[in-house]
Order: sequence, then C-alpha cells, then structure tokens
Amino acid sequence: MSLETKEHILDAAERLFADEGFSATSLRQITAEAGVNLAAVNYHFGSKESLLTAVFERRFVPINKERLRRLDELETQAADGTPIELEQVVRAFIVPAFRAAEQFGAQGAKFMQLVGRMHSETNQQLRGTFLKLFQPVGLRFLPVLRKLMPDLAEEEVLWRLHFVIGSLAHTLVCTQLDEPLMGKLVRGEQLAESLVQFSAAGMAARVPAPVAVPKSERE
Amino acid sequence: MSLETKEHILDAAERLFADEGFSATSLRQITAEAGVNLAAVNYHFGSKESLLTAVFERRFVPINKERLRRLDELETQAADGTPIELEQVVRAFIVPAFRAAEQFGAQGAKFMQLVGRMHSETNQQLRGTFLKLFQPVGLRFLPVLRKLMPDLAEEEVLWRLHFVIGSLAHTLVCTQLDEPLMGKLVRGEQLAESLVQFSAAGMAARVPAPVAVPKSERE
DNA sequence: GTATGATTGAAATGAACGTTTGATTCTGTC
DNA sequence: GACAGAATCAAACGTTCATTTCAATCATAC
Repeated sequence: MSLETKEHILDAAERLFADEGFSATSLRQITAEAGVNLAAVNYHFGSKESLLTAVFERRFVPINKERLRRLDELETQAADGTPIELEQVVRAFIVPAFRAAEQFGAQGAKFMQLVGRMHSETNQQLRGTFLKLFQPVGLRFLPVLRKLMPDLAEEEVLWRLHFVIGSLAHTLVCTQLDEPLMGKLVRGEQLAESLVQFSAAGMAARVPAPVAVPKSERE
Repeated sequence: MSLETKEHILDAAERLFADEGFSATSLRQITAEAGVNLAAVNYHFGSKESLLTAVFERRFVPINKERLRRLDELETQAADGTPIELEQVVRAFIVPAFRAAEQFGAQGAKFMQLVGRMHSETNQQLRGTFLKLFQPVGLRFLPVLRKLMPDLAEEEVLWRLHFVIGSLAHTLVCTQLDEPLMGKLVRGEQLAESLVQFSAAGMAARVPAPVAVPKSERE
C-alpha cells in the first residue's frame, strides 16, 4: 500500500534524521529501516531534501496551529477584560511542543529532538525548509510579547525570545539522550512546566543596565 | 611549515564544521580552503574525527579554564565573607564563551557557533568528543548552584542549568546567522550581559508547585 | 480477460567520500 | 655534500552516496 509505505518512510526518516542528522543519514538506512525499496523515497518524495520537508510538515503544522490557537484564546480573553500574563504566552509557545511529543509517543519525541537539532542548523537550504514553517509563529508571538514588556527595547525582546527558543530546543534534545552532559536527567511530567517557569522568569528579568561592563575586568 | 599547515587546517575545519556540520563537510573542502594537500589532514591529525577533537581542544580548553578560574575566584571571595550571588555564577559560566569569541575574531565566533551546534549533537561518538571537554565544567558548577538554590530538587537544578546551556548554545549560533528566525538580531556589546540577566532570573524562578514528585528516589 | 496506471524491485549510474600509498621535496645536522 | 626525518604531493584505493532506469507486479476498471 502506498499510504503505508509513505508513512513507514516518514517514520524511519524522522528517527534517523533526529539521531544521526540529515547529511549523516543515507537513503539506504532509511529505506532499510522502513522495510521498503531504495527507490521508494525518490518515487514518493522526489528527493532526500523533499523528504525532510515532508517529515517536518507532518507534525510541525499541527503543533504551530495549536500554538497560535492558544495565543488567539489568550487575546480573546484579553478582549473580555482578563489581561494577558507573560507566563501564559510563554506556556502557549512551549507546551504544544511537549504535548505533541507525548501524543505521538516515541515517534513524536524523536520529531521534537529533530526540531531541537534544526534550530542549530546553519545550512541555508535546510534552514529555509525549517524557517518557512516556524517564522509565522515567531512573528505572531513577538508583538504580543513586546506589548507585555514595554520597558524593553525591541531587540532585547527579540533576543529574549531566542533565549527561550534555545532552552526549548536544547531541552527537547536532552529528553532523548541516554547520557546527557552530566548525571541523569529525569523526564518528569512537570518538565514542560519547569521550562515555562524558567522562561517566564527570564523574560521578566529586570532591564539590563545600559553599558554594564564588569567593573573588575580591564578594557 | 608544519605549524602553519596545521593551523590553516584547523581554521578551515573550524569554519566549515560550524557552517556545514561535521558529516556534511568533506576533507576535500577543508584542505582546499586551507590551501593544503588532501592527505595533510590524515598525516597531521590521523582522521577526520581526530581533527574535530583538535578543533575543539584548541579553543575549548582555555575557555573552560577561564570558567573554572572565575568560579574559583568567587569561592575565594566567599571564604573571605562575600557571599556568592547566583548572577555571578551564571556570569562565570556564560561570559568566557563570548570573550573567546571576541578574542579570536571571526574564527572565534565560528568556533562558538560550532560549540552551539555540538550541544544538539546526539551521535554517540561525536558527543563523546565534546563531553570529555565539557563535563568537568558542568560537574564543577552544579554543586555551587545547588547550594545557592536549596529549595529546589537536585533534578530541578540540573534541568535549569540545561535551560541556560540551551540558551547559550542557541545564542552562539544565532550571532553567526545572516537571517535568523525573525527580523535582524543585533549583536551588541551587551548581549552576553542580557543573557546573564535572563539566565539568572530564570534560575531564580519560584519553585514550581503543581505536580508533587514522590521522593521515593534516593537523594 | 485484459488494458491501465500506480507501485515495487533489483541493478546500474556517475559522482563524491575518507583514507592509503609511494615517490618527491623540504629542513636541519653532522 | 650527505644523510634522516618531516612534510607535501598526485594518484588511486575501495566504499558509499543520491539518483535513475526499466522490467515485473499489483489493484482496479472496463
């Protein structure tokens, strides 16, 4: 069946891209793990790159839809008089990623690991694939965050959002590691909430002093 | 001269590994950019993997030495009566990375981009190379952080440190991107300090109450 | 039953890969 | 000048890569 074949390829590619990386994964690995013929990838997807795009779109679109839905909900409540809280916005951004990881089981977790990896991808072409799906979400969240942090310069807000993205990406990768940087990391139910607390507190940090060069340091 | 050749290879590898990734970079690219013969890599370094190790050691060892020096300094001051502040510990961890990036110019920046990338690497072998250099630093900082956050469970502290590492890694990558996720990111003088403020505030976030974790596990 | 279009399978393509080899050139010492 | 070791070089090694090809197979409609 075509539908089963395509799904099997997507599953195998998802896992291998996450574990080994895009360029380190061969179509032979993917098709072998999927139990399909080598030619099936180029037949169904056209190329290795298009396969990566398909892997992303399958799960990333619903996740981002949920992010936007939550943000819309917050703004609806705000229109009714309930002011938006920073923590809620951060949660709307972070939680859908974890939810998806749980919803789709081990496959979903692998996907989130892949997303975490993609955030540190600098190759223009691979980055483009990823950006097209992510950018609309970032651009939707940014003005909401700005309004919640009127004392901060626009650049500062943008950077802080990137700090959150970095934490999220690294966390998604770490949850899949057998042996992280140090000690064993427990993947508890409250991990997403821990990250939300951390991120919200970081976002709300006091405005950094203008040019605060460390005093004891020369220069 | 041998020394020049080795340096040229290291420089080219540093840039290409950072921009293209380890497995997506060929020795032919590296040697071509370095202006040396293809065989020179295997002659001087033994293999592609050993070259990656050499690239790391050249800069990562001094950076981590500086991190530990700053932490030692804080503990010396603490012994003299000045209590250690969380923000100072975070700064001791973050700032040396940025300092190195500035110190070595464009090459240093590329290296930090590579470090950021490596944090999302899951391949066991590549990860091992990276871990051996980073782990001692993490294990040195962790107990200091724990003592500063006595209300938090050990796992929570560990996760928050990982959140900081994620932010740092992603920031180091972003500073090198022409077109980040959204808008233009300004790489100002105060970026390191912004990250310190964010991280310290996140670290100091209130204890997440909701889900009670049974303390059946050993402490 | 057979024609049709979608899908698979095995094999082959040329290009690129990391690594090895052996001859050659450089560098410093006696 | 002669020698030894370090370093470079072009060429080739055997593999593996993404992609293509084309006959065989399948389901379905006529």
